Parts: sequence; structure tokens; C-alpha cells
Amino acid sequence: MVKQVADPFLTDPLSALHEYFDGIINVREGTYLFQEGMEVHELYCIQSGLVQISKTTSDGRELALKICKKGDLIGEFSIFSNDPKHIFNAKVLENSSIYFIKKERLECKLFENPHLSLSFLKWMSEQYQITQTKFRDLILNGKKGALYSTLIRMANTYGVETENGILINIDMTNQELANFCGATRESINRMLSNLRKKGVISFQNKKITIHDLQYLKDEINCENCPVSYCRID
Amino acid sequence: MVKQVADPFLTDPLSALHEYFDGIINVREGTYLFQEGMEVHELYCIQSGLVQISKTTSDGRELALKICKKGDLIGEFSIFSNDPKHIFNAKVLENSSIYFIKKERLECKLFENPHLSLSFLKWMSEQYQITQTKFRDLILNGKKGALYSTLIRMANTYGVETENGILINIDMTNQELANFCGATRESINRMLSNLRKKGVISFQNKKITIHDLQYLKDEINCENCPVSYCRID
DNA sequence: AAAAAAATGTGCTTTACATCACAATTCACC
DNA sequence: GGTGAATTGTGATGTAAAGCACATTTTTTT
Repeated sequence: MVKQVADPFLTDPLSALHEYFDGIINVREGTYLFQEGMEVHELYCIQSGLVQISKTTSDGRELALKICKKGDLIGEFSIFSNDPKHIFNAKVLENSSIYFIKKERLECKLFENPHLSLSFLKWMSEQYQITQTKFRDLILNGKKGALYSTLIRMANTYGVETENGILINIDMTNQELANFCGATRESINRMLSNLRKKGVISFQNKKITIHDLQYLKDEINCENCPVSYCRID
Repeated sequence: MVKQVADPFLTDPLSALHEYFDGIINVREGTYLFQEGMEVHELYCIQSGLVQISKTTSDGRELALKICKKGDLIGEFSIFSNDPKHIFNAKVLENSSIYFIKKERLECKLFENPHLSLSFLKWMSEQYQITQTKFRDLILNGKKGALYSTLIRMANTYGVETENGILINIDMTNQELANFCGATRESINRMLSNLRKKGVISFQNKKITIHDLQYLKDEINCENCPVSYCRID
């Protein structure tokens, strides 16, 4: 019987949770919603705007993990442990309005509402899959794997079908792409040039079009995992 | 009020869950409890024995993630999604008896029992932290980072205090250690030799003793994260 | 105790990326 | 539309780790 339960959290977390939120905060582009090391107090949900989740490396580089947009939940899983600390940065890419709910209240609500609780479990498991597969690509297939998988994810997330391929409809400099791959700008640049030479992709004004998605998938032994978690967000 | 709730799941998942399990299976050393690609039907809990969770790479290499022992839960988080597939292998290292619970029943139980549900959330979040930090070490600090962090984790998990350091009380060949680090046997061998020369570690009959744990931590900018999730299991 | 198998140790070569340096191009804004 | 800043493109060089080959040591089997 559980299976028939509607799942508003997954299909539209905002509508399911927004009545529970404690309030809303407005944050300016360029600031941080939170940074590594800070205490975790709240779970967030974007009402409008764009927020990038990343991790800073010891040598100051940045590993970008995902970009969150309207409707996305932002939160550390550690929120349920004692004295949780943020292990990511949440950089505000454009002015945003963000709902928040205090961890204590979240726990109460989850405790009271089994539907919510189960939906939340599903959300967590999906998030886990996303980071999981992302790290797999980064570790198991080198930088090429990192780039190709990032391109595939971006195609799944921001892709727009056009007559000559999938346009990744988001501005992205080589450096920003490199941050997503844990690689240097130069490496990314060279790899992109190669892909262009081969006709796999093309690009103009900071937007990439993928002509041969299958090539990318083949090269990294893509298992054709569900699009639901082969994504950037 | 939620915070005062006892948390049997976390402190002893077996005792909290075992009454719910559907049954128990016995599996022989060398076989697999499940393998990548197979459908996910159940959640498991080890009653006795040892099971290693790993991921096979396209070129046939193996990335070992953790070793589960008595009391540990084994399961894919994807269990809550539709048509979930295993993304890991569970290799039985020694003959084991393993409880299982069907996913449908698990969902029911979680739905019925908010305590269980919340504990399960905590368990998931802890698991997430563990893989998270592990991948961070693998990605952000190169192979040396992978090895050093693996040694630290093993010390936290299998370490026994002795008069001249922490003995990692588990047999481990260079190859097996390499599998945990996503590196080659040769690289691991060389790095271990270097550490021995420096007096940081020593080893005899497949067991490693760490004399200078702080050296390892310093080298990888260890944030002294809680031992609870800087572990192998 | 001998033979076979597994694991370790090490030199040499190759590869993938990072790093450095700088020129060429594109973008932003007064 | 011109000027400075940001971004892109590319060669040269350095470095960490993989790959290969093989000798040595340890463990297991008979």
C-alpha cells in the first residue's frame, strides 16, 4: 500500500514542504549561503535564484558539485547527526530567495509525517546516487572521464534539442567547467578542442552543442544510468 | 522531544531491526551477495561473517569501498527508487549469515514506525558522510592522499593500541590495499616502503603498524573529522 | 622438505596531467 | 568604437603514477 502513496516531495519538493518552512531569506549574488566548517542549522529550498554547491581543496582549488535552482533542496545530510558541520560551500550565483527550516523542526515534521519522511528518504537516496556516480566517473576514468561525464550530465540537465544536436543552454567558461571536473582549465581546453576536431561537439559564445552524445558515453563506458541521477543538479 | 528518542538503529541496528527481517541466508566465501547491475530487492544485515563492498571498473580493476562485519547493514540507497539496480558488488570474504528484509516490507516498516524511519535517515546520512569523505580523499589529494587516508581509516576501524603504535589488525596484501586506494600495487608498495624508511609505519606478516599517525594526518590536511565516519566500514 | 604459488620489491619506460608562459581572441563598458 | 579585462588556445617542460618486466621473498601445498 505504501507504493501507491503520492510522492509530492520528489515530484515537487517545494509544494510539499513549503508550508513547513520556518521562513525565507534573500541572499545576494557572490555571497555564500554557507561555507565549509560552519555549523549546520537548517535545510534550504530555493524559491528563486541559483546556488552552486562546491568543495574547496586544501590547495585552494574548487571542486564544483552541482548547481541548484528553483525548487531544489539544499542541505547537508549530516543535519541528523550531533553537532553537524557543513562540508560544502553554497555560493550564490545570482540573487536568490531561499526557504529554510530549522533542523529541530525538520526532525519533528519527519517524525510526525511518515509520507514526508519516506519522501525525504527517497530524496536523500537520489542525492546519494548523484554524487556517487559523479565521484565514480572522476575516480575511475581520469580527467577525460570527468569531462565526458560532466558534459553528459549537463546535457541531461540543461540540454535543449536542436536540429544539429543537444545545446547545453547555460553559459560556462572553460574554468568553470574545469571546476566541475577537478581538472585544470588548460586540460579542459585541450580536451574540448580535440572533441571539436572530431566533430563530437562544437561551441560558440560560451555554449556547447553536443553532436554525438553516444561517442561520449561509449568512451567512458556509460552504463546508461537513469537520467534522474545522471545530472548536475 | 525528538532528540531524546533512543536510537537503537544507530547504536545497534541489528537489535533494532532483526525482528523485522524476513529471513536469513547463508553465503559461502568467494561468492557474491549481489553484483553490479542486478536488481535490488532487499536490505541486508550481517549476522556473522565478512562482506566487501566494491565497484568494478570498465577495465576490470576493482575499487574497494568498505568491509562490512557483524551488525552492519548492507544495502543500496537506490532501494527506494523505482526499478533500482545494484551499483556495487558485495563479495563474501568469509562464510556469512545474513539477515534480509524485502524492500516492500522495509518501506512499510519505515512508514509505520517513525523512530525506525528517523534512525534509518541517520544511518543513511552517516553512510553518505563516509563515502563522501573517502571520495574527497581519493580525488583531492592524489594517490598519496588515498593511501594515507585509507591507513587512517583502517587504524580507526581495525586499530589496536600497542606499545609501539597502532596495529592494524587485519590481513591485507598490497594488492588489496591498492584496491581501496584506486591505485596500482606497485605504487602502493613504493609508498609503503617510503613510509617505512621514514619510520612512520612498519609491517610484518601482512599486518601494518602505524608509529606516527599524526604524520599521515598532517600530510593530507586531515580535518580530524569524527572517527565515526572516518572509517572503512 | 621440496615444489609450486602468491606476494613483494625495484628498475626502466610510458602516459596523463599539471604547470608555466605567452599570444590571440572575445567580451564589457565608458 | 576603442581600451582594458577576461577568456581561450597552444607550445614547452615537469612530475606523479601507471605499466612492464623480472628477481626475490614469503606462503601454501603436497
